[in-house]
Amino acid sequence: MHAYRTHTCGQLRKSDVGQTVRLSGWVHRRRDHGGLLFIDLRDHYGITQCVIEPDGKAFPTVDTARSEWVLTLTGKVVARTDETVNKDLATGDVEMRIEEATVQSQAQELPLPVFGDMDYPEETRLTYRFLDLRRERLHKNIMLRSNIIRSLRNRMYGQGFNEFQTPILTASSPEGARDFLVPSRRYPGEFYALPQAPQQFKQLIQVAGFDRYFQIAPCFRDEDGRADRSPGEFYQLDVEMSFVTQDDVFAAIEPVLQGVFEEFADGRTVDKAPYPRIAYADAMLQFGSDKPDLRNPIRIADLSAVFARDDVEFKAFKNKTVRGIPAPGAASQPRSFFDKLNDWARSEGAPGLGYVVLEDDGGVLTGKGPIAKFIPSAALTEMARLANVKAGDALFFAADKQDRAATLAGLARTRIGRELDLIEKDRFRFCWVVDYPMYEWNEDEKRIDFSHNPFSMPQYDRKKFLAFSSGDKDEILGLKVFQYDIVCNGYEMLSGAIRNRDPDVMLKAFEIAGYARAETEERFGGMLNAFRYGAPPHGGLAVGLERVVMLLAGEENIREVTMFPLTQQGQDLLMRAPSPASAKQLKELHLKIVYPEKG
RNA sequence: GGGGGCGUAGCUCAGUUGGUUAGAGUGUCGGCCUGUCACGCCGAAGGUCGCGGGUUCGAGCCCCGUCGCUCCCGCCA
Repeated sequence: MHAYRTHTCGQLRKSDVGQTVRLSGWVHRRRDHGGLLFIDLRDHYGITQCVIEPDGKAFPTVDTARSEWVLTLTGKVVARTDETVNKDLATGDVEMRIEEATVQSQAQELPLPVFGDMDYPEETRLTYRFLDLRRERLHKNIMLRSNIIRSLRNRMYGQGFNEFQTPILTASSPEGARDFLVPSRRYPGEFYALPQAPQQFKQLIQVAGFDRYFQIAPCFRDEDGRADRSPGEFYQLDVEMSFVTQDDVFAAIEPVLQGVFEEFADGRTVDKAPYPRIAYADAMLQFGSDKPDLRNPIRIADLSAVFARDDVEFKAFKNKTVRGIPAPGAASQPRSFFDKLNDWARSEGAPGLGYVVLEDDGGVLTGKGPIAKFIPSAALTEMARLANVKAGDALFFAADKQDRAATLAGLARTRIGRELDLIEKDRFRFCWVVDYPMYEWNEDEKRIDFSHNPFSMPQYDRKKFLAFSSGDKDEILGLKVFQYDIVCNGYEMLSGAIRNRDPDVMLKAFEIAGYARAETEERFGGMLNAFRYGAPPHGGLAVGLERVVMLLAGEENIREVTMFPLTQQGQDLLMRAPSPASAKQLKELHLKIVYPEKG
C-alpha cells in the first residue's frame, strides 16, 4: 500500500465500500462524541468523514489530533446508513473506519481558522496566506485562475498564436509608470529595469518575423494599488500580430474572450461578440467614463444648450457644461434620496448635484424641486427629450468645466444606478472603446502630452502630420489613434493598438509631445532602429489577467484571485518583502543608502 | 503625497454620557456524551484595549501624535 494514500479525500464512493484504503490530509473538523470520534479529512480534492471508536487501536493517536494537523489514516470504506448520509459532501455516501493513524504534522493554535467562510482582516490573511489558501473560497479562486490561464493558452494556440518569453531584466522605459530597478553588479551605477509590459519586445518579435505572438506575461510597475489593481506586479495575456488592421485584431481576440467567459460563466449570461464599439468621445459623454458599464441602463445627455437658453434663468449653470443624468422612476423616492446624492456629490468635490423631479400635470410635463422654478416648461420639455426622461423620472445635473462635468456625471450615473437597483445582475456586457485621442492638453505645464500609448498609430494623413507645427494645436489635439479597449461591466479588460512603425512619424509624434529627436533616438533607439530594417504593419493588445479572473470569480478585489499578493502598501507580509540588503550585498552592488529625513 | 474607515482575548466582535473586577461567540485546555457532519452539555485558562503623550479624581471611550491594514484621490505610457 502506498505510504500516504490510495485515494484522495474527494474520491471515495459507494462502489468503494468494503475496500481498505489510505487517505492523507488535513483535519478539517473534529467531532468528539465520547464513544465516537469523527474526523473530517480534507485535501485538495475534497473531504472524507473518518470515524473511530474509543476501543480502536488507533484511537489514542487520532484523539490527540486537532484542526489542521496532517494525518495519514488507513481503514475500511463503509456505507453510511440512510439517516447519516451527507448530501452536501461528494463522499457523503460513505465513511472510513479508521484502523491505523499516523500524525504527519501538527498545527499550533490557528491564527486563522480554515473551516467556515467568515471574513478576516487582510493583515491576518496575508501574513498566514498559506492558511487562507487552504480555505474554500481562495482555493477555488486560484484553481479558477489556473483553469482560465489554461483555457486562454489553448484558445490562443488554437488561433495560430505562439507563446514566446521576453526578458525580465531589461532596460528602463522613460514613459509611463515608475520602474522597478535592479542594480548591476558588473556595471557600477547602472541598472536593469523590470518590464512594465513586454511592449517593445513584442513589437520587435513582429519585426523579427514571428507572426502572432502571445504570452502570459508578468508586468512590473512601481505604482500604488487599488481594489482592482495590484501594486507592483500583475499578469497580462500579451498579444501581437503582423499585417493586421484594427478589425483583424478585434476578430482574433473576441472569440478568445467570448469563449473563456462562456466556459466559466457558470450560469451567468455572456454577451455575444462582436461587441458594440463606442467612440471615446461618446463614452465620455454618455457614460462619463472611458470604462462604460453597459449593465447600467442610464445614459447621460448633454444639456448645456438648454441651460444656455435665454428663458432658463439658472445662472449657476450658464457658461458651463451641463450633463443630465436620468434617474428612471425616481419621482417616488423620498427627499432623503436626493439629499443623499447631493451630499455625496459634495464629498466628491462638486458644488452639488442639482435635480428636477418630473411630474405629469394634466398632460403637461412639470418640474419639482429646488431649481425647477428656473426652468420654464418649454425648456423642461426639451431637456426631457434630450435626456429621454418622462413624468415619474428625475433628472440630475452635473455642471462644471467639460471634463469635470463628464466625470461627475459618470460617477453619479453609477451611484444612481446602484441606488435604484438598475444594474443588471449575472450578466457580462462587453464593449469596445475606440478612437482615443492621441494627445491631450496638460493645463498645469501648458504643453501637449500623449494621452495614452505613445506607440499607437495616428489616424492621420502622413504628410500633414509630419508638417504639423506648434500653431496647429487644435488640430493636433483632435487627432485620434488606432487604440482600443474592451470594457466589461465597467472594468477595463484589455487595451491595445495598431502600432506606429514609421520612424519619421514616431520621431514627429514624440517631438509634438516635447521630446527632441535626439532624446527619442536615445530612449527608443532599439525599437526605432528595428523599424528602419523592414517593419511589418502590426498591432496587438494586452488582457488584464487578474481582472478576467476577478470578474469570473465574482470577486471585487484583485487579491482574492492572486495567490501571494502584496498589501496595498506594496509589502509581502508572509515573506517580509521588501527588506534591507546586507552590507555585503550593497558593497557588491556599489550602493549606499541615503535614508529620507523624517520631518 | 492627500482624504475616509478600522485597530479590544489565538480569531470574529460588543463595550451606553468618561465611573466598580473590560464581556460574548469561536478556538484552546479539562470533564461528560455511540451517529455527528457549525455535534451537544459542564468547567477553566486566556487582555499592555495598536503604540506614545495629554486632559481628568478617574480614559477602551475625550484630545494630540504615531504605526499598521484597508477604501478612495493623485499615480497606473
